[in-house]
Amino acid sequence: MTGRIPKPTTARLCKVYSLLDELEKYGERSISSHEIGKRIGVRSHSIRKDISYLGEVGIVGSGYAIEKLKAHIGSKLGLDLERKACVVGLGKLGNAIMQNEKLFSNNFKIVAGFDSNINKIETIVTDIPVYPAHEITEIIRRDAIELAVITVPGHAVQEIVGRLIAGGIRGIVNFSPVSISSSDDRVFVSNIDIAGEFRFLSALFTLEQK
Amino acid sequence: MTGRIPKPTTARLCKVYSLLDELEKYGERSISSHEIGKRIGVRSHSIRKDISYLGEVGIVGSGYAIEKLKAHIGSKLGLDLERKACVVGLGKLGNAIMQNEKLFSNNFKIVAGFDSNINKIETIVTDIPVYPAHEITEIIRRDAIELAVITVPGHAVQEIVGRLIAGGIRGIVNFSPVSISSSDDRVFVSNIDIAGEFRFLSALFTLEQK
DNA sequence: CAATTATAGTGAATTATTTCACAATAAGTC
DNA sequence: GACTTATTGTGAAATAATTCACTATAATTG
Repeated sequence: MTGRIPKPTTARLCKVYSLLDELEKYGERSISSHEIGKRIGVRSHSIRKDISYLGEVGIVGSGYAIEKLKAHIGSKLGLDLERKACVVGLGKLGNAIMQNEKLFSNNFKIVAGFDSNINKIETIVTDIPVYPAHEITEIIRRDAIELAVITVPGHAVQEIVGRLIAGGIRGIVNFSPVSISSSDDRVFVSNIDIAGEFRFLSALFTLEQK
Repeated sequence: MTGRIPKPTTARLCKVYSLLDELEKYGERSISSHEIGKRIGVRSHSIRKDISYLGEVGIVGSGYAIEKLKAHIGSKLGLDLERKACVVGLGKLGNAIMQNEKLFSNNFKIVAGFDSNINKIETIVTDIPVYPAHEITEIIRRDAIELAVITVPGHAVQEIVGRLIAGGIRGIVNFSPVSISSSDDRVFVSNIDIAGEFRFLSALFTLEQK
């Protein structure tokens, strides 16, 4: 089966991809829908349905070949390319994120850091080139950077987003406390906010929602 | 209208709560469903429907009183209490998170840090008490800590989660690259994974899903 | 090699969620 | 104070997503 892929399916398939990436490292060769479901916390029906949106790829009675399934999901969803990314806001948090390669798997490469404080830029010790914030648009365009992590204070977010979009960014992960939504159809945003996550978890256990 | 609250509604109401919290700081007094929707990126219909699950609270023709709506959402979803939280794994990322109060709004208070490396614990300069990881269960229980942020390496996650649950934790925000799902019905987990977010954003712009 | 077990794929049924349309009411305007 | 505009709340309709039930096929077992 093929056709429009529901968004929740896209989200789950990304998780499946991450799982397969992990399993491959441990030398695993094949896996069933049941096992995938157990690992990412959903029923096996959903997994099979999700995968079926991409066409047939499994072996009835036998499961999925990990390498093949990963390649399949990767090519359909565009996850098989190495993409360039940057970090904007080099306080403690931004710095920790920028310099922690493990956070980015090996699909994403941090090729730039930005901060509005020139002095801070000079004191940062890293192999990754760092630039003043006013050069964001120029560098994003020059280096064809597709993704950004933002860790700037709330009041600075809007302007930074404007510069990123002007440079042609495609995706933004926003860690600042002010949530943003994209005005540009080509740009996707994910807001990550620890207080917000804590609130959601608190609400779930308050309501006891499974 | 009242009854079971859909999960997506719970999630949006948490965002609305965050927004109201922010607006209150700037001295705003009232807001319409239309404006709320614009700010958090959904239609006004959804906002009104979501709020209606909590009962009537707005003024027809006039909008919502911010203080009242916030109190209403807060009490229904359990967001109006100050809850205690901890950070497990005090590498650069964990340390940056632990010491960044702004990330936790004023609803959540970090009252402990944990790391398995005793030497590291001794070098950390902070007012927050830090403990060795083997004391997790004991301290969680003693201090009635409800929420945790995990930033430990993938291989250590499972054991840490076991200790947190043994201590009676209610919610976990997991930044490690290995995603976890809770085996205990009373414990809720949110996995945050930057590579995963980047993958999802990449998939969205590859598929051009709005 | 027959019987059993494990498993993918999928149309149909079910359930969940979102969107719509509109009545009712408050505020603002001239 | 009549008229216009802004706004909430909600039942009903529409849409979306999940779950189910079953067929077909591969692997395994005795």
